[in-house]
Amino acid sequence: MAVTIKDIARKAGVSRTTVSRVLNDSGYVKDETRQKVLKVIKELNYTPSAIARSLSTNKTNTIGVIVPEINNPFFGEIIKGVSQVADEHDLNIILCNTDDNREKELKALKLLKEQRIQGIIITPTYAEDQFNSEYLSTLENLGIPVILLDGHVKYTDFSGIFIDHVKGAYDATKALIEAGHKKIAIINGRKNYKITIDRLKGYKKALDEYNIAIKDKYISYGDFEYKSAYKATKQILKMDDRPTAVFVTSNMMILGSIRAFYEENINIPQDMAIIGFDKIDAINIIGMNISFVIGPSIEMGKAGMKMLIDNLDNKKSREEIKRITLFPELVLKGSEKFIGNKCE
Amino acid sequence: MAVTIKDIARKAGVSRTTVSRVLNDSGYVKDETRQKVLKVIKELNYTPSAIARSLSTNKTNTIGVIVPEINNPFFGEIIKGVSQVADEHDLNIILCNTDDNREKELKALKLLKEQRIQGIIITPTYAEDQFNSEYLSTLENLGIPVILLDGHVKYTDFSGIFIDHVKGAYDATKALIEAGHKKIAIINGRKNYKITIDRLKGYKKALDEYNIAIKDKYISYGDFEYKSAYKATKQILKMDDRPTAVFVTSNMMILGSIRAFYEENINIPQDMAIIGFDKIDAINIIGMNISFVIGPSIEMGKAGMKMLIDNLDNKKSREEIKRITLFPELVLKGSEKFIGNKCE
DNA sequence: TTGAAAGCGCTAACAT
DNA sequence: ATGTTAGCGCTTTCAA
Repeated sequence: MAVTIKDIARKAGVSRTTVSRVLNDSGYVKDETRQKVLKVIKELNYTPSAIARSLSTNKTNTIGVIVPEINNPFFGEIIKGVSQVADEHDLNIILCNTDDNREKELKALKLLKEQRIQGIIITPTYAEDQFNSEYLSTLENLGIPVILLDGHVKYTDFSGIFIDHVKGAYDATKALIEAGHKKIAIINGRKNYKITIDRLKGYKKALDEYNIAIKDKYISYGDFEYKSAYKATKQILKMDDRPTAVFVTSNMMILGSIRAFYEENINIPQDMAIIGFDKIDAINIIGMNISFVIGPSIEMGKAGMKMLIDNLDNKKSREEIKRITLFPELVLKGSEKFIGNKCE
Repeated sequence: MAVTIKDIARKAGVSRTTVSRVLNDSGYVKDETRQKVLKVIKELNYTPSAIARSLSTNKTNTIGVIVPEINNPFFGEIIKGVSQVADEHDLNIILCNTDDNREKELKALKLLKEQRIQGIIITPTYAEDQFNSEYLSTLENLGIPVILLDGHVKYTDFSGIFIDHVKGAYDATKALIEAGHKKIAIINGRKNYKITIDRLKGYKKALDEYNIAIKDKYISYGDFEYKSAYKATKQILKMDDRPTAVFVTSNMMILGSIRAFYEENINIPQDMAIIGFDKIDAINIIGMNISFVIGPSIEMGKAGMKMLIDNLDNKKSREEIKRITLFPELVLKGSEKFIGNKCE
């Protein structure tokens, strides 16, 4: 392949500098010359090399995006948001999927650094509840802006977009209470994760506000996968003092709960009310009308990319750490309702 | 930032060539020297510039991936497959999401070309049923291997991984017939798309084989979105000679059908059997037990990436067009069953 | 308004 | 086993 700026220059009878000028609309160049050059560019089907340009300008216009699970629509939507904003600014995205694996995350970081990306957006893996030190130092040594998306990282100081999980859980629990429930169970995520802790906090806060006693037996934990919630739900259904409502804190887990209900012929909300955290479109499309607290995934992607671009522009203020908190949206479809008089 | 090979060379008291040699494990270098160099690299936290290397070697080790809808898990899984194989070969992925928009696709192609990617994997947009000429020529002029994934492109000659939609539809229809159905409706995709035509072909083939008359009124079309299937399903339910089974040809559309059933209190499979094309995990997780013909998305991604790597390696045979056809898998869960004696 | 020349960070003959 | 040199394709002073 390889038609270069040199070929254009020769054929147009000008210098490489001039060609570069018309390419970048910089400096003066007679209109006549410009036309001549443009014509040759067309003829030779020339596309400038971003590689050479990057080397020369020390700018790649490329950012790295690291996600743990590209096939989960939640991350798909984050990327969608990121790429929308990136598009508007002609930024390239190098994507790394880590399968929730710390090794791969480290490797991705190394690859991205070699590529001299200008910034990085990362949704930290759920595999551990806090960054380990190697990972942390790698991230810091990158020497470029890092934006965390929904990172449950409390010990570090990166900029990022965060979701208020306390508020989300509070809203959900409150909705249940206001629908008339007093016996409300929560099926939460992995025990020592920040999001898990936050959500429990929100749950408790709502109960407290309404002077409803918090019962430990109504609090259970899963691992974000549907099977764990399935089991937890089965347990809940066996309880003597059975709850009338369940708050399930992840999109995969709510599927497990619904399955358990299904198997036990429990109707929603006639026999049991439910609210989930992070939606699953499919189940509402088929008409199940499940209520959700929805983490704003596309918005988070957009906001993250915008923040990164800001950081890129004002290099001086790079030390300054910015954090934006987004609030989940409560979407009530009816599954939260209290029908009353259930089980004893 | 910017610690370069020069800095390493100076500090280690060797030439840049030597540093380059230890970096790439090429040529001879005394172990003692190697250690010295490696030590300095560590000390200075040096990461080589892929940009400079690319310019020098004329190889970027980067490929482009273009998808129409990153937030659809089907494409998410394709990317997952692609990136697994890419990882193994230390290839970077520049991702472009086009929102099913031809303009964006063209722009993405331009950006990728500037980045001097070495190959491209593309799942052509569904927005039109065939490539337009500008797009086609852009693709051909890229001068690099292009791999089509599930492209319903009949007029062109790119390599690619294809799914046998005829076979998939045939299998689904046959399963319905063998379960005992004779009145089988199909809710198909957009009318003049290749996948739509292929799937209709498979549907008819199965009916023919079992000497079941093909009724036009049992054949309807949608637009791949759930609403269109919802409407089509409602129509079907109103028919005098109502079918006992429906084959719905896209993952979004089957959700619309299920909703329609739900609203009309139609139970699956007691009142109506159903098989879908391309799965939706969620609805089976909750326990609905819907049967699907599943397009192998992750596999397709892997196969596509492997094919691309092959093309990259044997440049000579680049003209040679390779096509691999993958077969959808029929997964029967019970929704295809014939319960008999339904409606008149 | 244009061009010459140096340089971005690396690799790859070719010498030694 | 190591170093010298040129060059990859572009931008960017500086001069003309």
